[in-house]
Amino acid sequence: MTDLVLRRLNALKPLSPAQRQRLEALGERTESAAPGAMLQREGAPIRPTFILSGWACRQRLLADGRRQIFSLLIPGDAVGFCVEPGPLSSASAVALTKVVLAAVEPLTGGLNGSGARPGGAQDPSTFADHMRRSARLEEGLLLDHVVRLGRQTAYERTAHLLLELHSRLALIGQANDRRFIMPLTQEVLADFLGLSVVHINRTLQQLRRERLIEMLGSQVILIDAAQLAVIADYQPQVLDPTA
Amino acid sequence: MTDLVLRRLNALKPLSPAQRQRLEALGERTESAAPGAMLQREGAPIRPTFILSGWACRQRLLADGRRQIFSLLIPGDAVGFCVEPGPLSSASAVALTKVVLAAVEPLTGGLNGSGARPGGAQDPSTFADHMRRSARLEEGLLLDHVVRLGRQTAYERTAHLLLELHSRLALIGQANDRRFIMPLTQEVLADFLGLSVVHINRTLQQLRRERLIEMLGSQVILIDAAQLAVIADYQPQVLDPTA
DNA sequence: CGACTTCTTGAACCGAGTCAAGAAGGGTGG
DNA sequence: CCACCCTTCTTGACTCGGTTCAAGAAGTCG
Repeated sequence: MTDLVLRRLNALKPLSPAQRQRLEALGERTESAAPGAMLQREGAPIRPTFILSGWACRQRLLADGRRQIFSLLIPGDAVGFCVEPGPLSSASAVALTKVVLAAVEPLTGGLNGSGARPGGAQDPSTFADHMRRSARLEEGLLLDHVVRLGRQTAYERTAHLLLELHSRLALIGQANDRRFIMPLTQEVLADFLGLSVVHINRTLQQLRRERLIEMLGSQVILIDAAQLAVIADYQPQVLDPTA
Repeated sequence: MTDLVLRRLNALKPLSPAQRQRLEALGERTESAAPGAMLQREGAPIRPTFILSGWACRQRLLADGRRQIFSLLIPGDAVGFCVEPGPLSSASAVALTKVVLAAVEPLTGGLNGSGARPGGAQDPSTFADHMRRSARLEEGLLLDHVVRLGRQTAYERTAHLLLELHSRLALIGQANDRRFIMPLTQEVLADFLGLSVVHINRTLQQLRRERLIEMLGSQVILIDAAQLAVIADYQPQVLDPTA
């Protein structure tokens, strides 16, 4: 059950065997949440957890009920866990499917969860370093999101999102070459992409009609990823800019 | 010339007299940039600087030339300077007016610019701590921006931005009760708010027509800030959530 | 006084939202 | 296993917020 977290962290930066072994401790304290459950409330103190399975999101509601989703969270992603707690990591988080979470406390001792920074001349091979990379990745995704929302059309946004999800799922071994499972309703996609449900529906249809994607239930197949990347002006996140 | 930086940092967290004195060193190495000059290129190594005067922005361009601005930077803001370098702090930055920058190197020694973190039981009263607060503030503004772009109308977005700028400028003593200077063209506003220039123009007119704001040249007067806050669902950034 | 940038205005167009209703899924309990 | 209910998806018709195109007015600067 902890594989996905391992894969995710390992992809950001190789884990030492000792670290791998310690991460097994994540299996020790899990809890699950039903779809719609609030995993974290904005403003409340954060509780370090990883998603072992299921999808969630970070979001904010406007006074009149409009919702904007900031990030989609998939297995291996951290909720409310970060080296530098900030507004993003402490935004409201909600389960989108059934979610299984692992509490991180069992780790923070041995793995140096909130340990010292590599500012001076320390060994950067700590768990904290992995979490920093993870936070950087999420910040990069947030910038992409701003561009999508501000300057791309519905068609471009949707293509961009599908490519992003594909590459993130590939990182945790949950995407085959062209195929992946996206357990999201069109309402969630709408609230993420800043569109109406009806329009998301029509946009997905257009992508299907043009044989760029195929959808069977919650399975998505990217038929022509290269063309989608052109449409969306998609630049995969550069992992490890600082190596 | 360094007052604004002092005010800014002090607003986030009171500075000790020793820190204040050291910050005077910022005046030692300044440089200026003309409007349109690139202060930082995405991907290039970052150079720690503060804005002493003038406005700038962080932005990204799409392949076809569309531009999305992530953040507007005002005096006292850091460019390419952060405790945790991340995608935002290393995005492209461009001067919007004539800008005077202060290089930060003269400080980093004494003020502990890249110093240790308060993970353990260290004294958090370092310069690095101020920079962390600054980064948190900017991250919060970025989340507000996502909501604006994703779920608010042009009218709401514009009202929201004006309130945000007013409160940020107030922090550095550059806004009187209702008045402030906004040296931005409508094109910049458009690229920030994800709208066309023509529509920004009409939206500002509407706000003026409804006597919510007044504009004389680059001076903005918020006639009815309370009403603007209702329209924009504006929640001022909470400074120091962690105290 | 030009020459350029920025602002303003009108008219036509179109991407996306809204409203409404029906079809298709997906669980649940009898 | 089927009947039912509720959520999700789909479709059509209409509306509207926002864009585009184009041209003129107002600033701004050398």
